[in-house]
Amino acid sequence: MRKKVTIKDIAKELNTASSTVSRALNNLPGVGEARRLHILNTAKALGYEPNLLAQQLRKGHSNTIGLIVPQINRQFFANVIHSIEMVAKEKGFNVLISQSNESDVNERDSMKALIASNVAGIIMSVSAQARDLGPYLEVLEKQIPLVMFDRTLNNLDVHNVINDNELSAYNAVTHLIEQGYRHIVHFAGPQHLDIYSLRLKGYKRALRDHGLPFEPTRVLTQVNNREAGKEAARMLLENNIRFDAIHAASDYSALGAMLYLRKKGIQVPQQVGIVGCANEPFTELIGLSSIEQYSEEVGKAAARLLFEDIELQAERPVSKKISFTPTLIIRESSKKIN
Amino acid sequence: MRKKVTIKDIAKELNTASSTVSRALNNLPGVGEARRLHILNTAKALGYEPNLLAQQLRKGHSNTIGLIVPQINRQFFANVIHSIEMVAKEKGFNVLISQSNESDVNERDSMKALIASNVAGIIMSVSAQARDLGPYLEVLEKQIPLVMFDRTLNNLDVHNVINDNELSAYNAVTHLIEQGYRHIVHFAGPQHLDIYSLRLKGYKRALRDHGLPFEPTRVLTQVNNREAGKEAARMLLENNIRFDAIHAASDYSALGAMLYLRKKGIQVPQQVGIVGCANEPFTELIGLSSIEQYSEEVGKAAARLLFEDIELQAERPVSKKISFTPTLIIRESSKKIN
DNA sequence: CCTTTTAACGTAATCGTTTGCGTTTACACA
DNA sequence: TGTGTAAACGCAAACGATTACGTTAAAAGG
Repeated sequence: MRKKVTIKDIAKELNTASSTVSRALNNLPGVGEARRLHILNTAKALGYEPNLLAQQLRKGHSNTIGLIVPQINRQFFANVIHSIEMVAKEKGFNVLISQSNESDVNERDSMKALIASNVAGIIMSVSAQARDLGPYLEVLEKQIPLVMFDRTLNNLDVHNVINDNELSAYNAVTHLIEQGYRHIVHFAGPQHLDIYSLRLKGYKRALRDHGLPFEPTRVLTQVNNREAGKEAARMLLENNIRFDAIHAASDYSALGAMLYLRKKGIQVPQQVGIVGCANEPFTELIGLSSIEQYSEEVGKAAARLLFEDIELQAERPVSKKISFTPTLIIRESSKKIN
Repeated sequence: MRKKVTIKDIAKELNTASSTVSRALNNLPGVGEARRLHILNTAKALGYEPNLLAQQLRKGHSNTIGLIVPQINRQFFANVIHSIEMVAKEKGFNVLISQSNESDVNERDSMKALIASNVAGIIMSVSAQARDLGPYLEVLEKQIPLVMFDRTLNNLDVHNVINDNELSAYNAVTHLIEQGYRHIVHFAGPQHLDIYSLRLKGYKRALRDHGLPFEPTRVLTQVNNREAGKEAARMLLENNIRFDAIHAASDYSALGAMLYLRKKGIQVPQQVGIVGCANEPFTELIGLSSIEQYSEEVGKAAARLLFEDIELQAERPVSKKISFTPTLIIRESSKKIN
């Protein structure tokens, strides 16, 4: 390792003190203009680059923010990551990304690792398995700014940036009803996550508002991936449960069901209409109606909230909730009429 | 910020020196067994957690490795990221992920940021725009371990972990020929990237080995995304270039072409056979033949190479090349026979 | 010309660890 | 009892930067 140029090397070179060099480099008062220029020049000449670790040790935290998402390969998260990176870059911060893979253990490990790396703050979307509030409270206790987006916890008081899932579900189900579907099944996700409980709520409200009965047997829980969607569809058929539409809380479960139904010779959308959620890229390819969430805006908003807290570094302010309204994307899978 | 417990606090608590505490915590000799247990206990009792920044300042580098990929939302990269994370976790390292978004400027910035964060090493897959070797050489000069995977540079001497793109292209084209296609177009990517130049090479070799002529007009360059694939297909049709198959260096360009051809009423695979590359999840949904690359193995191998170098920290050893053989996944888009 | 102010600098402490080196202690052996 | 040796420990200097504080010298004011 070729020895790195330090502030002292510059000082020695110019027969001055390292404190003066530091002041010159940081544009702080207390250095003559002539000398400042001299220092800046030799710093450049020697190829000086500040040692961030040392700076951060002094400052008490790093120029890094942590980001934990359930899965990196979901389009929504990929977009959010990108927009958070943009904001962070503007602020001169790095982003440390971790995937929890929906496991609370992984999530906890990631949080520990981030804290240990002295991140300035954490943005996260909690894993499906998350139950114990302990780890999150720990972060708050350490006064580390924390922002949650999309997957938030309904009993934790932190900044939240979400999509209006109740409304988007309401709109999706209303759309199905308007298309003439009457027996609508809901594929739900883990109910302790706002994201899923609100979708169920929106589903119920839409039924009620349109004078349709709510049948508990039509709500299938823990159906939020492709395999589960397929299984759910199989179960519906085998048990002869009457249904003519599926409102899925996930594009993947919608996909699983759609392929299974088609394989069984059931026509989509003529016999069964389907709407998913998240507008994953593949939905366009297979004509699956879905819900576009404003990933870029969510990411930006989350990052801005975090940096507000980081820059404020006061006592934890009152938690803000920011909500975006998603739009329904109607494709063939739910077009019975026309 | 509630004051963090430091090694000194523990020392004060037990009326000992911080050096002793350090040795106890690190299981170094020079501490009596009784005292060691005592120290460990009070450390736990006080809730001590080491300040990584301080440790890293001392050690000269961090417990973080940098990872730069063109795009995070490609399945192949997502998988590689995951497997690298696994290996890193085992070693007690964090992974700092950046996306270059195919821009050499972004890539350069990311590398600078990683270096400034004192990462222990960098694993990367270079951006499509990459041309200037400067930034990479800089990393090598600073003696920072560097490993490239998948997208490698053909004139840079570093560790490489790749898929055998020449062979996979050869197999894909051979498959098309065996299916009876005779006028095969190749959608190529930027030729300064091994990954693409080798695919072209494999394409040529397959043609030659099967006695088919190589027509330069059948090679379209810079066709490695959906839009370009669509444009390329349009161009082929509008210029009446004779072709009955497409060997695309990217699933996305294959997708663009496939959808465009179908829209124009051309039947796939009856009139035109198509094979893509990378086996993105969507290929299964639309029946696109593709090439499965061993992402998990690539990631693991890259990470292992990097850690070898990090742990060795000797002079840069001779560069290793590790190559995996991808498998062809045959789907409807290329099945003319049977 | 002397006093006061202010800018320009240097000294040294600090952040939390690790580690070389010197000192103490305990214990074995003669 | 005296000597030797090794283990156990403390002191203090690092790592590279920031910063409170003290010093000096020049400029300003009378």
